[in-house]
Amino acid sequence: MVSNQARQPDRADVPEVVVTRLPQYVRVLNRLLEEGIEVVSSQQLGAQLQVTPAQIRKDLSYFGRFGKQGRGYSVRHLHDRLRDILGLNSYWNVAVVGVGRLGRAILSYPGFTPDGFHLVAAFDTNEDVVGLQVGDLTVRSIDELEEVVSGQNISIAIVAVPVRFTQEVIDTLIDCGVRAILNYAPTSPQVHDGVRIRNIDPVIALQSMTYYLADSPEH
Amino acid sequence: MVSNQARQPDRADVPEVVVTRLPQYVRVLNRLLEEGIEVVSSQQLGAQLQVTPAQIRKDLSYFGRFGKQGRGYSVRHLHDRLRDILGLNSYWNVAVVGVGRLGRAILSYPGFTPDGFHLVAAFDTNEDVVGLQVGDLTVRSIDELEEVVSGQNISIAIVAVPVRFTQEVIDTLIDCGVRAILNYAPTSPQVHDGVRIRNIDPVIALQSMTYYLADSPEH
DNA sequence: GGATGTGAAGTATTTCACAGCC
DNA sequence: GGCTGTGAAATACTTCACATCC
Repeated sequence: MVSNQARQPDRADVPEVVVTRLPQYVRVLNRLLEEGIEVVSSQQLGAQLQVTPAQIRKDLSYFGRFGKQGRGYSVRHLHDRLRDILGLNSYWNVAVVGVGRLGRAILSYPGFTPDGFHLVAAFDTNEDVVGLQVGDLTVRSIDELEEVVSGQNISIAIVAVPVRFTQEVIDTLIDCGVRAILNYAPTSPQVHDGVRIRNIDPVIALQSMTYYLADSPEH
Repeated sequence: MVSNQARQPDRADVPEVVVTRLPQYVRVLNRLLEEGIEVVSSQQLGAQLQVTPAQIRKDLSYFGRFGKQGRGYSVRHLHDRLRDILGLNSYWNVAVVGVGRLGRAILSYPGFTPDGFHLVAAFDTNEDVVGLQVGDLTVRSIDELEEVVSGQNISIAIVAVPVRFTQEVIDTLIDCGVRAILNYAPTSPQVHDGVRIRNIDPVIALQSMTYYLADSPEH
């Protein structure tokens, strides 16, 4: 049956760890593209990311057969296919909730747009902030969330509000149909099945490393 | 032999996933402390973090027996013990390398200090930046790295330099004795065994979520 | 000859389930 | 009665190893 065709596996059949590695592969492939390299083996790709070649081949096999035996993978082809699989060839409208110091930094961070993420709306509760112009966006009241999120087909939100409001804000976002959340607040919000959340949490990251330093003499 | 005493397991015997969960437990325990709650069960703790009670008990069992059957865990005691295990009762001196827009945001982020991480030195290569005062630190030339890192017992570094310099900077840091790195550059640097690295990478985080949204009609 | 794709084998991690204790 | 601590069972994930194909 299916031969050289890419599979369209049920999303639930693919382990989530595999999905989290795909963007990394895309990033390396992108660099190889820029360097004009046309073919890459799982061996070479793995060396870039400290991942075994077998793992890369297995990961890719969830989605199809992209390589040529004896040769490797076409950088361009694999890159394009992985971007397709991840949905990175679409534009994604993103809302930012919380326009404090951190929210403003996020709004002016230039790294999201080249990857297809467009920050199209910013919200805050603070009346002093609502109405302000930040970059090319006007900060809106959180009361307008529902209208804007459905009106502009926003399915991703970045949350940068104080911890005590985070759960409430995320609940509201989910009610409004948001299905993916990037949370910058130092807390682990609860989300029901079917909603994805990733926490950006530098303090937690540091705290999980000190364990391995803890036998050092002095810091 | 060992009975109610906390074990001191070989660091290598504890799965790394377990270690990454401990700081989350600490954070919840900290909140419970503030709320004046004195005892907590693995059930309750798990509910806060969407983790099964069995997992929490198993995780803790790598380090000792902290609970009381029929009752649960003393919030204060478990909190203190976990902080000890993670080395969070020490002060940690941290260097920041790269004082561009992002580096400055990190240097002025108030969230590290309360958790025992002290940003004690900032480095950059750019001559226009070296010598500048940022917060209460003077930006130093990267040439002074070795001297300062060993002189001030710095074993943790935060890296926020452009991608093309990241690997080189990290190699230098490791040469100077740094053993834990928090990397904000959008790349996956290579580090040898015995060095810990965590990447803060919001774009990768977003890209691993779009996979699950990709069957939506329109974005 | 060299590299993929993949069942099978091997590890790692999570969950079960229950004896033991408060 | 309720909850911990933990071997054993179940599940998830990674690596092996090789048939297959370019």
